[in-house]
Amino acid sequence: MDKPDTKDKIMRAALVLVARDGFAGATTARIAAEAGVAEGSIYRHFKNKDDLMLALYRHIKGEAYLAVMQGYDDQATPHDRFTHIWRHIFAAYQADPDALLFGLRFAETPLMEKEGGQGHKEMAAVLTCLRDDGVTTGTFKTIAADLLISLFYAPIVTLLRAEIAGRQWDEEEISSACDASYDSWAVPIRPHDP
Amino acid sequence: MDKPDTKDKIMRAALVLVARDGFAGATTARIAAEAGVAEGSIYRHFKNKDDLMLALYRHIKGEAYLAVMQGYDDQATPHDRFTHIWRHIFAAYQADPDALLFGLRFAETPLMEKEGGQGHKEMAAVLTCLRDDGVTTGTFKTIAADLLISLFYAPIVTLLRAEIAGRQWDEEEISSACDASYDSWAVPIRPHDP
DNA sequence: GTCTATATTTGGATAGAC
DNA sequence: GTCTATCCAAATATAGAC
Repeated sequence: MDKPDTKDKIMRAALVLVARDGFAGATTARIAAEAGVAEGSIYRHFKNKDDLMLALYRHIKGEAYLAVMQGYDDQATPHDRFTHIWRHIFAAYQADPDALLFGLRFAETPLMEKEGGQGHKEMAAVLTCLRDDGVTTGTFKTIAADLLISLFYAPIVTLLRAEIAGRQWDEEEISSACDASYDSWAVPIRPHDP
Repeated sequence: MDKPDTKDKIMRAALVLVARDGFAGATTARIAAEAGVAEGSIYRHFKNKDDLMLALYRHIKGEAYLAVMQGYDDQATPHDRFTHIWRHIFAAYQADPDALLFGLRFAETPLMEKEGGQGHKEMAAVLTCLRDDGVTTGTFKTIAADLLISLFYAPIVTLLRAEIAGRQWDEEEISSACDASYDSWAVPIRPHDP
């Protein structure tokens, strides 16, 4: 990342423009201008525009996955694993909000179907494994994994979108959001001896 | 809706195309073809394409709000109110999945900022009011309303997206999803007398 | 109000010099 | 590998007849 080559510059430019102005705003002309390269150069590194966007999406998902796996202990308790992943995803996208916005916008594009869920797979596998372990130990509800995953991401996306819009969150609010997400997964604790 | 006039036909065509192929796929030419009218007719009813999309978004949000308020009792318990709204939103978008997809895609568009949150306001107000009441009675956690709202919508969107993709949900799964969402709002019940 | 035809602009992509 | 120049297709929007 110290010496971004042309390919890196093009990808970052596309990322920034999509995050700022949506897919409609990310024309090849503007991408080239933002990257400081010629429009034709895009096609030396990518087959076409779709290819660029697809590569970018997969790159982002790969980066997020790496960030999340930093120091992850798959032998820890479900609660600790949940918190670890939640916090690390939050931190990763907080450090690069444009990547979050790109991912959200990309997902509403026809390209998403073409993508086939490749980028999503690694992260989904980790979360699904966590869910399964938690279900086995009676910690988590027996609910479809994709449903729980959406309850996992929802507050992360909302917190960071608000932050992008200028709002500030203190540590306690972030912690509460993580807990609320956890509570949606956890088997409710009921008074067992009335 | 029995005799859809040209304006209705144009709006429905735009809705269907955006839901099917995203915003990039909804060109004025294709909208006109889908609606069975001439391209020029679009501009007799809308100032321009953005105006059409904006009107469509607000229309959809208004319809959803009306559907949700059917039989809503704002004196019921927080739990019952929560369930009522959740079920009604779910049913409304289940009956018109294209409207759901349109809304999600529109939200990732620069038009969303231009919209100013007008369409969202009514529904957000109802949910925020519910949250506030629940906080007062000690039923709900003291967490920012927008965060809870995202935990509210997350499973609805995920369930229906999967359904659009061909998956079937039985009543118990839907009920569990609603409960999981509720648990993310509710103050956890702890054994108070060990 | 609706159509047909068209003006105008812009987008994605390529050719070929350096 | 990068740039300049350019082609072609498609998209928004308008003009004007009916």
